[in-house]
Amino acid sequence: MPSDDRKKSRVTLLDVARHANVSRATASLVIRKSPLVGAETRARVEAAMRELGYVYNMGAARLRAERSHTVGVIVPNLTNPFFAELLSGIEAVIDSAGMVVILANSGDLVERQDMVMRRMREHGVDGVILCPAADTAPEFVERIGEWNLPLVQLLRHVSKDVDYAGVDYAAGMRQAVDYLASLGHRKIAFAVHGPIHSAYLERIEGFREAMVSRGFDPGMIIRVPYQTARIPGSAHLLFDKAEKPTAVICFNDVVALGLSAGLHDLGREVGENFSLVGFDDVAEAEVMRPRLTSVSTGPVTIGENAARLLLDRLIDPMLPPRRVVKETQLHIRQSCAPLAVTTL
Amino acid sequence: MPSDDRKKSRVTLLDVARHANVSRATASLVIRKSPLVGAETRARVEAAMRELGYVYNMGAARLRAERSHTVGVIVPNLTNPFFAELLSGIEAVIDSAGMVVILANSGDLVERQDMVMRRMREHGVDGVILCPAADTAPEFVERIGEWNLPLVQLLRHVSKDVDYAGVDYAAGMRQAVDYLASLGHRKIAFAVHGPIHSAYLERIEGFREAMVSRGFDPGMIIRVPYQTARIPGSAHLLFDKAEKPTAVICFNDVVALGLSAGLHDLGREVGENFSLVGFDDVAEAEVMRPRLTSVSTGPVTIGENAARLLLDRLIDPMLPPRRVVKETQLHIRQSCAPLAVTTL
DNA sequence: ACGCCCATTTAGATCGATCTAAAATCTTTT
DNA sequence: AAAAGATTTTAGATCGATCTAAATGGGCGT
Repeated sequence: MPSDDRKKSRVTLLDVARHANVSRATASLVIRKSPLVGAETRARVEAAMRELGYVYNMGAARLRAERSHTVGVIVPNLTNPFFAELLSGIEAVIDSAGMVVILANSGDLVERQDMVMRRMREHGVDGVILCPAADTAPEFVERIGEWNLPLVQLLRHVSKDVDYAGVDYAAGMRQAVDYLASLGHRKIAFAVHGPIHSAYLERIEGFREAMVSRGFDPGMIIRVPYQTARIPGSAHLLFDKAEKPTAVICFNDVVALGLSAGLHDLGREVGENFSLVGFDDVAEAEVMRPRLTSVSTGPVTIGENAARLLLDRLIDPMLPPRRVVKETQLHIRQSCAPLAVTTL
Repeated sequence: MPSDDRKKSRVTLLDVARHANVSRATASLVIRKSPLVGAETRARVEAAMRELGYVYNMGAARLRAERSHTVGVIVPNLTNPFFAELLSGIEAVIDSAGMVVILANSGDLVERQDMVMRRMREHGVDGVILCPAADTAPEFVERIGEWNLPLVQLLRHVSKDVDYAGVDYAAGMRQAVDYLASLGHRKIAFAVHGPIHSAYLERIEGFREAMVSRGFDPGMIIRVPYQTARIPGSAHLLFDKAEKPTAVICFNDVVALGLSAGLHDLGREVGENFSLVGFDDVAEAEVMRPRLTSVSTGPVTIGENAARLLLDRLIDPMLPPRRVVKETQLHIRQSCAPLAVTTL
């Protein structure tokens, strides 16, 4: 009984059809839930499929029908929990549309992104959700459109003419600045890191605008290391210049966690004599001490938005380009204090 | 110029062949890098492919060749950073073998797992890497083998007869207990959470064994909530019983972060008058204060192991079942203190 | 009984690659 | 120069579905 029917190839639609005394074409109609087949016939075919243990061969279907029920998702970094949540949202929506996601990691490198993109085409994905690697040329994204391959840009955009799902970073920065200003802070630093892309620039620009619109100095921007473990050790950068900040806004929560630890090491009491606000509002924000005040971006929702954008475009490829940018929300916890207390 | 050649279908191998003045068969051989074709011919065909912008149609190839260059990866939870890292390792190895990963989320639900598994079969994956949902029956996993679908179990195992890539959880628990014992602790609690599966049981069993082998009471096991945000509030559970622990080992770092915060809230000084060791050694361990002492499991490596196991089996399906369990390593930082100090 | 219309069902071509087995070409040997 | 052998190339069948266009069968009006 071990390798009994090892030779016998898989059950095909033709087998099902024969077993149910119908033609291949009718069996095909049953699978696709066509209203054309009679109720009795349908039942017979369905029974046959069950009895024979038939498994639909998507590959064969795709060849003829030009739909693979597959979408490609390309992210620059799987390790970052933020992308994991994003992916979770994408997967959920794609899955509920009866499709599957093919995952790839560009490592934020344009050459790898080229490779990966080609691979996706070879696999005949119906569409792609792409978080473009830093330094991606607009032509790259536009060329994909010329291939008639539906695409949505995720989090970062390089072309105005292609769908985009992201976050209103500028507004998020404004919320952070406004909040700190309401606590009396005027000397606010911005701690950034990582590769430079649209989301990076939007945040910087949002910070600048919010600061100058209040007459604050927007020049206190420091760059911390990309490697998580080295962030705490770079907290001193905040105080290296002549002008010392009383608060810092962080590029994301990874930076926030790191600086929070680093400030602690420098003897600063975050939430008492120094204020810190994060960005992304990851789950850890709630379990650190002091609890992290953070601008929430909601990665799962963003992923869902992106997936829905793509699904819509699959239905109607002629839709004009759309952008859905999610509003951020400031989640106030305990990492900020009024300036009065600070100077006390 | 917009919808100019919209009708014209994709460039096919036949087009390439014609353009290079060879037959379809020869062109096919060139693609597959067969040594049969002459150098001059090969160059001509390759030039033709480049000129026409040919894209390989994996779907068509698969239909004939019974290989999809695709592997399915099913995880119970994408949101958990641990799985994200795991996935990163898998993706890297699979990608470098020229294959792609199809991703799915079972939500730790066996019914969804059934669905997802069927979907994978329909898409004709060459093999599957599965982290079985809690309560998965051994038959489920064994049936997959009967379908001649190569499978490797990830992190959790439900059948001895199927490849497995995971971690030596029991040894990890021993390392944690040994370390705490060396600091003089005898009353050690174990804080667990989440669904129950082999990895869960192995950890519990490892803890028990390590404790009884030293003559310590292995009964101080507490269950904290699964939801991250509610873990800090459950720290009091550690002290609800008559016997109070002086140290706690955590099921994973999510629990560790949460309890660390909760203990702080209760006025305990972790790393001074209470000791805590985590499990997994995630990146955050380095940026929390006190720095978290944690048993490192190395998710990226585990993912790589799993992928390699699958790749090997793809080459030789008749290989006997193998298990590669990674050794853990205790990463000592600052969250534990000698008992002497505690009682001082 | 006949033609007509509706609802079902079907044969056969098709998608774009791979595979087999044989043919064509080029070398070498005798 | 022919035979044998090695190297390249190729025609045509094939994988398992979908699609088109046509066939089948029943019910109904006249």
